[in-house]
Amino acid sequence: MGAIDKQTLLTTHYLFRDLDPAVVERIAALGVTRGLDAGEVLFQKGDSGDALYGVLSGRIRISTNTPGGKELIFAIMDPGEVFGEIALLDGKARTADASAIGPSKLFMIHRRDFLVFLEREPRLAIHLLQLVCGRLRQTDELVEDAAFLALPARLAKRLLSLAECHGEPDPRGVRVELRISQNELGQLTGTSRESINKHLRRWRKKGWVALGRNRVMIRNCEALQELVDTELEG
Amino acid sequence: MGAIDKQTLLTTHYLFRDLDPAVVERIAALGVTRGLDAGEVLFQKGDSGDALYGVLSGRIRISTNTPGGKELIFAIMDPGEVFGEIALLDGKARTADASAIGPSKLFMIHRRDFLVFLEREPRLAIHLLQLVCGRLRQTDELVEDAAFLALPARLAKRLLSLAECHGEPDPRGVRVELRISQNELGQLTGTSRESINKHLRRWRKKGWVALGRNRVMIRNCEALQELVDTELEG
DNA sequence: GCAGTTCTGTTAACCGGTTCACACAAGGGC
DNA sequence: GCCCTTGTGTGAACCGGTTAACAGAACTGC
Repeated sequence: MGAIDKQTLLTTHYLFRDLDPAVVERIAALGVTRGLDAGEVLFQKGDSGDALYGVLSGRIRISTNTPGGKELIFAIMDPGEVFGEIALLDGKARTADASAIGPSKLFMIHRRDFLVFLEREPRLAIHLLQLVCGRLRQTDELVEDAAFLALPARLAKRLLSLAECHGEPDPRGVRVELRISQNELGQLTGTSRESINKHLRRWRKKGWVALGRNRVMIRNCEALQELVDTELEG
Repeated sequence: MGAIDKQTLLTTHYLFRDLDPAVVERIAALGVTRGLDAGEVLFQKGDSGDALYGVLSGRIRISTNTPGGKELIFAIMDPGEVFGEIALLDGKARTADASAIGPSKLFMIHRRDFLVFLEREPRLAIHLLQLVCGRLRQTDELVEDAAFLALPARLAKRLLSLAECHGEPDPRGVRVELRISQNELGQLTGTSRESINKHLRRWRKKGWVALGRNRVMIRNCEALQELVDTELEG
């Protein structure tokens, strides 16, 4: 679902699309395609960041975990998205783990190659700045949500944002089907699977969602959105 | 305490210090000094970001609040620190409020002036990238902490990091005195003042801290650090 | 110095999430 | 098809933070 090729990534993604075609061609030449099996680990927190990645197909989970066994999912990267820029840029350790959710293909460009372009292409630096700023905005919002929103609103918000990025619109129309387990939803919202289950069941009773194994079908986006909005005001 | 001047900021801060002296001089000429009274609001979440700021004296609180009246403090900026870069760079709305904690003086450079340098000084862009990456690392850590650490560990961690930045070493040596209210500690950790008070009292009983009005004296950094470490493992 | 405000200290009731413990359903591999 | 793994459904006990409600201390303004 949604697989793209190297050319599409380089001409579509914000980071590259305004660059001189000759430069894009050189980047395409330097970049390597890499395949990952389901569950395969791309890098781990603490590794030195020596490459930038773009997702061509599959899905990559960006996460961390405690020695105690808890896991937190920061983001799920879909085809067309670029990640790994922080450690690449400052040369320090990776801030999270990256692993393939299913079999995946990545476009990969090494640090030393990338930095050459960065020095010569002011536009690339500016775009990269915007990319990182966007990330920072997202992350700031996560911090806010964790502090201001109770679990139901946090979960509703997450479901809605997942629906935007990863949702497959139901053939019949308005509904959106998410392929995600309740356990993963717990890791995305920082709570236990049981709590997620409790709220989803409650919402199922109201007809807002339908549930299946590794499936959440959203049947009433407005209700979920309203839940988020009212919580922000109260 | 700790006030600096324009020249010191421009020659000391990572963002500017490697630039051509002639460029630094031009930036110094374009930059304006602005004073703020205690409590005065510099900008609010949603404002368009038209300037970059550096703290010359005083302290600036970066925060957000809900319509419901809760407030979350993202950071407290001390003399020598630069802030306001996100909205400046992407031209979108400010992500948080900024207000002076006490009477403060800022160095301020307008967006249009700054962007001129940004286009012509690749090194400035690279430095700015590193600055934003550093912010992103900090914020990622905040998200992790919120998900993995219970209140005691979160509070201990915050106290220790405040001690590094804002602490005034006690004349007698090892101890560090923080000028902060328990209410603000609550806003920094995303919890209520009462909970903060409960844990601080507990720690006072153990001799790890001493308390006063708008004061927390840390008397045993190691104990607090160990509390953080053991919680990460458990 | 007096009044008002801002902090800290402290308690009890409540609520929501966690943990632990299962039963059961649905795929996957062979 | 059958076993094994993985995921959902569900309840009870527990625990920690919140809310609400005060008392008193410490500063601020005038």
